[in-house]
Amino acid sequence: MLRKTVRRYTKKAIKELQKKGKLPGDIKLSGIKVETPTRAGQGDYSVTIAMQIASQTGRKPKTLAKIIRDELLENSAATKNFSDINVASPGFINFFISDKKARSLLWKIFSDEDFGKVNVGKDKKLNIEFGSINPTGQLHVGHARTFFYSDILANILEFAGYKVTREYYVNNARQSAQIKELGKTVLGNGTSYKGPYLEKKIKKYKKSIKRYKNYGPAGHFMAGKIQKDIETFLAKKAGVEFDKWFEEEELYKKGDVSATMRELKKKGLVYEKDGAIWLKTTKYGDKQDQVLVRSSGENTYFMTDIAYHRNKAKRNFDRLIDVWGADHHGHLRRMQAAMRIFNIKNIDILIAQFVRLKGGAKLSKRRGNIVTVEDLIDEVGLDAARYFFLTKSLDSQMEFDLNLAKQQSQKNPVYYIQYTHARTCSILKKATTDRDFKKTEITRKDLKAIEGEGEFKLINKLILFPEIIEDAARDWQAHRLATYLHELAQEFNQFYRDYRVIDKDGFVSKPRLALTIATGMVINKGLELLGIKAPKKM
RNA sequence: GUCCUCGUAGUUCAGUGGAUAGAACGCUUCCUUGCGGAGGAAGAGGUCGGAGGUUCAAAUCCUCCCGAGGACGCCA
Repeated sequence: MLRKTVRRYTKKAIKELQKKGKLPGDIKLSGIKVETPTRAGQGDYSVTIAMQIASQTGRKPKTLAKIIRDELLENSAATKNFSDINVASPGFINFFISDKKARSLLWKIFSDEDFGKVNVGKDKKLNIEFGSINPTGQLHVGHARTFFYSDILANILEFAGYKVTREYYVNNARQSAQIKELGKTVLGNGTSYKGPYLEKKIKKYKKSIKRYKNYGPAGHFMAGKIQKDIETFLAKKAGVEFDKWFEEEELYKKGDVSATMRELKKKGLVYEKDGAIWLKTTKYGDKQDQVLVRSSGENTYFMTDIAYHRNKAKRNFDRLIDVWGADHHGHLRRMQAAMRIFNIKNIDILIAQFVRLKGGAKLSKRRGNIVTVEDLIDEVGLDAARYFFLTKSLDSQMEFDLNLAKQQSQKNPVYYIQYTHARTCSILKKATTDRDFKKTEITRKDLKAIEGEGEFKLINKLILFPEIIEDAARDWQAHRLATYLHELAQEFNQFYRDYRVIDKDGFVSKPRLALTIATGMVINKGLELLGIKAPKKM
């Protein structure tokens, strides 16, 4: 909660020193970095600026740190909030939050239902498109990663002040290759996407299928049924909801595809070769030019995807995020080229790296015996499944071991966090029912009784929550929240061991109950963002 | 071959250029006349793939090498 404050104080101190001539006026401050040390004795916040500017001034970092520290001590607001401002080798300036300030921060947390909410998004409109799986079969475990991670990232971005639209691009155009391929199988002339699931579907819609003669319409029909299954599954079982389902078909119906082609031609970036129509993506950083229209007359996926992204860009979002599966990796460069052509700059494409089964076999949707997301949820439960994917960074390949996941579901860290939440609730319940205590009886003054080291340690952990949200939202690293919640739970359990909230005689310690409630609130909010239940009883 | 991503404890993974590299699981001990023991304490376990370089400071940035996976199609 005080990171910005520390930055402000430091900046002010440096400016003062420059005014006084104690520091040269022309030093370059490339942002004052404020860190949160992990080790005891290194303070609650730490500033490294002295080491960064040392070479510019020709003085020792430690000497500079001392000069800055002395100036900081001149600031009465700083000395009020921080009981100590230290210099440590080789030039760290460490800030220690005063007990008084810590108590008042706890009061803020305790009385703020929305604690943790920040505004890095500044109400900007953000579109995050993810999933967008071809409606040709069930979702497999690899997809789960994209869905869960993106969904949670979207939650965090929303909490961090963005106006978020979650969008799903439905690849259902009749003229697209995969839909025709699906149609071929549906009409009994192919084997693509075939497996127990599709076979069952074909059986179920036997009568309707008879109406179709061509692959396109037949595929489109089946894709619609499969898409329905996907949507139902996501909403009902996976806890993933979208604000907008954007259909590829629309791009044709509304003329986006033809308009895009016209624009590209106007720019002189289109040419014909071997009967196909090509786009000069090499002029915009691609390794080779790409086909827009095949010699057969069919549009490529790339063609419609450009039209789709132009459509998104025109819908007045300040920021676009795409989350793609690793199988679309090769598509990245050409897409970036296309975005450059249309001067679309506010887009970022995240790639969710492959999920591999233990033993090395890649999960394949072309095979019948896939491990579906549904299998996973049935096996380990939704909470553990979501958490499983959230503890890993998106851009590192991960190994998926169903047996391990199953075995660990009973000792998964997610239960530890939930257990801790339940524990806070149980303590509160005991105080309110057995002792007839009311939460509203706790006043700001009561917090003065907080004295213990372990109590302050817990407060220090709690106050990091908004900063975690801020960092996760800024870098699109949702998994940091999972790590934080686990640490917070650990801190609380240590506090719980050392300090009694309700003592043997039934006396309720108001400040400790406030700490307990505040912890429960933060964990509850954190789990809500992760889309994981925060049970009061387990 | 070219281009991406990755290489951290036995295993699965964290680690915004900062201080003595962390967690979970597994392993070895220990703690309960306790507000939830689904807990807590202690310990073993690391040349952060290797070699150079940049920097006051490198697991983190750059180059090369080794290794793993992926993408390089008029598939998506």
